[in-house]
Amino acid sequence: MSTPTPVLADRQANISTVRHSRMASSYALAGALEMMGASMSFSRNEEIYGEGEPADYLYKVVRGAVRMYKVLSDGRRQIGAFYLPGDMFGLEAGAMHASSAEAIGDSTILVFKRSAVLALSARDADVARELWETTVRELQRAHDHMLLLIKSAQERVASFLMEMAGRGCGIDEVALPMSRQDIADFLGLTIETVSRAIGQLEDIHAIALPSSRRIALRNRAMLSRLTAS
Amino acid sequence: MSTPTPVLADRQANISTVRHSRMASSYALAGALEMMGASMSFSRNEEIYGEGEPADYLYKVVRGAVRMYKVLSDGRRQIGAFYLPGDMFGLEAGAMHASSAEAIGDSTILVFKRSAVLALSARDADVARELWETTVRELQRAHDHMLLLIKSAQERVASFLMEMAGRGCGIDEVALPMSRQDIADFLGLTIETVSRAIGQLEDIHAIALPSSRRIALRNRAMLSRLTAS
DNA sequence: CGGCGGCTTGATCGGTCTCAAGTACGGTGG
DNA sequence: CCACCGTACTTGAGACCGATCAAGCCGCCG
Repeated sequence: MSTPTPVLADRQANISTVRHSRMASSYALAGALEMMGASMSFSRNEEIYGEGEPADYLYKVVRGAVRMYKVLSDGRRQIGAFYLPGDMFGLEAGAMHASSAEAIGDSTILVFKRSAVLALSARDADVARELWETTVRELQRAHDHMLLLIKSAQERVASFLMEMAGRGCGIDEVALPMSRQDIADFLGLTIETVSRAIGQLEDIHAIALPSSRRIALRNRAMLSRLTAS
Repeated sequence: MSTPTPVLADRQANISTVRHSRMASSYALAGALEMMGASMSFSRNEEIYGEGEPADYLYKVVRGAVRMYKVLSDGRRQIGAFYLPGDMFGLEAGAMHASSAEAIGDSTILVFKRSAVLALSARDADVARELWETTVRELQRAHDHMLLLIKSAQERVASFLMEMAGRGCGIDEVALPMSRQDIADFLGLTIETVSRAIGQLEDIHAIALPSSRRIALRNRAMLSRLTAS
């Protein structure tokens, strides 16, 4: 980070620590790479990168959550993915970002110089392999997401809840970090339709809502049937 | 291909030639890899691989066209991508294919053993880099496709035509290898809606239809405006 | 010429969006 | 601790777009 780019220059103050974690890890990226990462803080709704900006960095969520999205000229927004702690993001084909990313709530993000990661992966085949596998998994998720977008509203919401439940630990209550609007833009629906679908799932006792951001899975089998996967 | 797997065993007869192309190429994959590829023929609608089968091979289209798709339990089909000559496909995260691929028309496909490609990319950083870049480009396309799926019917069809036009050479007439049903499943619409949208584009003289599979772009600016990108 | 598959066109239905109020919640200041 | 406010979420009524169901048309090949 010797010559900060405009992207990061005004955020240098955010950098709190440079990690030198030495924990034994089976992952080359987690081991060799995390030492190179600068830990940065982003507050709620703060932009991490924007469409058209140079894609000079890769990112990894430590704490919080991130939405990656694209917008149409008239403002319609499609959230392509949510990233939770442990997820990497910012992988782009060209020199420029084709999408934008924002912190959903206050978040801590590890930031890696793209050139450094690529240089490392040119030397270390294990790193290269892991970078590729991360990318392929991301591709898989994108294809799954496409399949979601042809489902009915209820099926989309049920699928979303099952996915979020799967990403959390094994317990039956999901804490959603994102708003209904984020969920709607992720699922290709309106906020009202999402709200109604959640209400219907509550009516049939597939889920319960201790609060609007916390969802208890009451009947996973029923929910799973509704995903139509 | 010394110990053919079930996947390929019944298709050995398809293998016509093993390529030893020595053309100078700036691409490591195209150079070092194509020598390892077996050229196979697939006829119209023939399955190349199916969901759940072992993902032991990578593929590259030489001639023809391929559809990659996933199906829901009730039969709804989402085509995730069309692959044209020059495109690689079959990249998967796990050991199994999470999607299926079929030849749209009679096609010639180069087939590479996945283990061989990975072994090569572990030794050759250029190959590894190109494999990664191919994957990232594919990811980009998947994200673009998601954005398409939130558009209106006309916008989707216009976008599709512009994309197909961009992939062909620079001329103004697109030859579609795929059926209306394939287009519909790619765009998340019904065949009737696709047909009507094409009809409307014809009505406003944005395109012309010399035949149902050939589409002449009459007014690219108008078409481009309708994509809402 | 007949038949079949792929495509188009028409009429109606239904799910989701839109517009418009309500309601619950979290935070802030008194 | 409570009153207030703003934001996020829910709920309702009606419009609209695309799906569905059903014919008809076209081109191709036997």
